[in-house]
Amino acid sequence: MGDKIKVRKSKEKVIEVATGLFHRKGYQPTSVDEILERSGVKKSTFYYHFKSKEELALKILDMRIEEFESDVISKTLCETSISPKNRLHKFYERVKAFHQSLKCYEGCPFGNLAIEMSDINEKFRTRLSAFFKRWEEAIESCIREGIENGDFRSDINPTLAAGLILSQLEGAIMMAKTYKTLDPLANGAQTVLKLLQLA
Amino acid sequence: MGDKIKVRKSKEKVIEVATGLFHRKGYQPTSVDEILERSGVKKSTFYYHFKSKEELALKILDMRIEEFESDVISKTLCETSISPKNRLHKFYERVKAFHQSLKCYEGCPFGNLAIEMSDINEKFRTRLSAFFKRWEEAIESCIREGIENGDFRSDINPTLAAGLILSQLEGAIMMAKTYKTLDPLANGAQTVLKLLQLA
DNA sequence: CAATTAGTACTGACTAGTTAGTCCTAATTT
DNA sequence: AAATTAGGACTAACTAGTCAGTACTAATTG
Repeated sequence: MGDKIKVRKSKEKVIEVATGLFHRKGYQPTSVDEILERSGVKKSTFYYHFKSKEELALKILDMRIEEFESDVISKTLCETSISPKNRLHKFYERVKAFHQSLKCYEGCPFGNLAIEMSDINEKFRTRLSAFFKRWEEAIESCIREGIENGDFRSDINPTLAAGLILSQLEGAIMMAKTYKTLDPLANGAQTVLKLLQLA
Repeated sequence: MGDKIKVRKSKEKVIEVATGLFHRKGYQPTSVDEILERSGVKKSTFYYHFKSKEELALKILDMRIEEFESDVISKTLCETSISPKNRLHKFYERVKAFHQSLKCYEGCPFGNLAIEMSDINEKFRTRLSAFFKRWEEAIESCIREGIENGDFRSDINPTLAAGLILSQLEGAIMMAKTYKTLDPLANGAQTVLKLLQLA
């Protein structure tokens, strides 16, 4: 007795396991069979909960986006109780800590998916595109406020700078994954922060 | 008659077709069968020339790296007959033209592969890592020279700036592919060029 | 109160197609 | 003679997805 306690836990277990696999291996190279094997869930149960592998991945993407926006963006870039400069700094620290905990493996779950899926699946692309846009806007607001309160140079364009910062961050995560060192991320954060401020 | 002119062309044809497919779909999602079908080459002929799909992909990667270094990096960033500032400008123009011709599809063949393969295949990772390093060094030399001749601000660190520029470029290509617009690339180039120069 | 129905969660067996790669012989080209 | 290509049969593992049916619980009905 005791080995039938998996009642009403299959769906959560599948989501948990698939979240890790999609991040590690990507969407396409992750097979439903591997998700099933690692989660101990039967195929028939999987297809009872999800109508397809795509539906599962889109649900997981939505969950990760929501989590990132409420746990990271809201608590750093949008945390108006601290100064814009410190908000941006805190944001970089959070991202660095995340990739340090991953030992520079896996990379950005959103960037990975954007590269893998943007050309071949419009559902993934529109979600990622809208999310990146909101992310840029959060950075932009932070910069705009930092210019107003004197944290940042007044001769920079907040919109352009925000776009540059997000691009640079995603590229740095890509480089960190390739070089297997956090340096691109740390150096990028340092350089961006310096460039935003007065000489 | 006339449709048997594929003599001694199988290898080149496979490389040509696979180069496109690996760029468009990635390494793993591209099947040997699809390469064969599109190139009109038989499986036995394929395995006569290449011992595996991996060997083919590594060969193609080496070719693309060599081509990029001699056709793009050498002729822009390292073209010492023009000024550092104009070299960097020309480099950005080449990259923008490339992705414009692709209508913001496909992305960077190197960045795509770096994200897909760095964690799972050390042969791909070491090649990409060494290539990115050389690319950064080319940018760094260009900046260093630009500081010396007065093109760029003297208070920037060429090493850090080069790392930032490559990261930003790769991230901007990712964003361009996701948003399906060249703006991230164009804005990034403009902003970087401005930041490098005196106010 | 007993019988029925409906909804949720789950199972095992199955399909039809794809995957990379092998093996062999015969023909053709250089 | 050596290199290259054609043609095809084949393997073993893997791919996403289907299907009929079981077990249990809660609400509904006669």
